[in-house]
Amino acid sequence: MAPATLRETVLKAAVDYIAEHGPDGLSFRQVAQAAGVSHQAPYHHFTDRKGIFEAISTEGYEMFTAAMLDALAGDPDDPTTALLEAYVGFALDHRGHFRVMFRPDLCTIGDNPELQRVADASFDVLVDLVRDVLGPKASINDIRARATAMWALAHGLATLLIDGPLENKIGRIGSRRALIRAVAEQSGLATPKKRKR
Amino acid sequence: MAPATLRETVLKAAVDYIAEHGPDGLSFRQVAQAAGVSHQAPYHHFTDRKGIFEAISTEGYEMFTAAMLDALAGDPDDPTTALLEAYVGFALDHRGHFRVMFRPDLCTIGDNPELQRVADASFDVLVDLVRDVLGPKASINDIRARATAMWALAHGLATLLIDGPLENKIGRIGSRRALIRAVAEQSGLATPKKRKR
DNA sequence: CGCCCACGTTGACACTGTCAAGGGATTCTC
DNA sequence: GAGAATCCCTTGACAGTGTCAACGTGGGCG
Repeated sequence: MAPATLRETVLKAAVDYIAEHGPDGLSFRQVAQAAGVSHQAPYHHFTDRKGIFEAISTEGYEMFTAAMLDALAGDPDDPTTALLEAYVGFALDHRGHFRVMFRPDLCTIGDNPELQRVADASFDVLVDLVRDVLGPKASINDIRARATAMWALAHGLATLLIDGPLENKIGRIGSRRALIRAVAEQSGLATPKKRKR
Repeated sequence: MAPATLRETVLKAAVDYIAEHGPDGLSFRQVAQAAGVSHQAPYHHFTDRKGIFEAISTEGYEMFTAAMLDALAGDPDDPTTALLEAYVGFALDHRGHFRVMFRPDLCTIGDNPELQRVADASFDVLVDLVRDVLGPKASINDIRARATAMWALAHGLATLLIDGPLENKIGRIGSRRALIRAVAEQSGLATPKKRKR
């Protein structure tokens, strides 16, 4: 149950902290102390402060891709909405990871090939779905635009829910699923399977 | 041309820094030194490190509201797309402000009544437009859902363009306007005035 | 055995935000 | 006009931070 290695201990402690307080106040030394270890011990597992964030980010993208593929695997009625749900759901359930994944000041994706790879894999899930939904005769520009629209919608909803003042404005959110479905419908991006329009 | 008061000098230096490097590495002391002033001088104008961010955020929301109202003032063909453009355009043109405005770990909107007021004003522009577009007989839930969808789309696009890997994935973005228009069209949110469908 | 190496330690450095006290102008008050 | 108050800024100190460097220590391997 408890993480075995120091690396895992540190990683978990960092993710938990970030989920609660955000990534900025995260202190290398505090984490080390909490793990009952000297302030330099983590440096043997992460070259840098950045190194921790890169590790969190990599782990995050892997979980992220898995979550989206899972959502599509069940062959849902409306795969677009399902993906949206998975995207937002992941962000809410794994804030510690999600907050880091999209913060280039904390970890530059391009600097780490492994990280680049898993990040690309996440994005490919989205593009593949769009390609599938639009069909083989869709132009590359349409695919780009729609993928961007979907990504923006999902990402915006996720970040507004995590960090933003959405709840204060829209009112307490009863059901996450209901909100996402309503938004997907309003946005015109939903693609129900059953009734072919 | 150059800011007159120390307060303005510090504020501008901070915004410029944030636009380039993000808010986290921002150093109170460095800013003070750059302004040719002792490390404690800024404390007379901002109670805290947080105080700077609150000031930037307040200034940002004021400019933000003005930008969106400006975009709607010309009675554009498609007010929804115009607002989207204004939103994303503001984020890109004023990264220094935008980055701070949606980071509750840097400045908690609720803690500062003035900040709360200007932030609410920004959001009201959006809701008013949605109410206008949907007409008087729209249900409160539809208005909420559509406002959330628009906000999420705009916010997602903005943050992905600023911080995210969008350009790396979608390819170099030729025209901001073209991208936004294409995205607005792909989502069903565009509301052209002329041709009533 | 001798050696190396992964893992962890202590110590030091420059830098950060923040508290405390002081020092000149300018302005207000009597 | 003299004294006081106020504003704006300075210097000094403190704990806490990330990071460089050097120093154990124990186990696997030639």
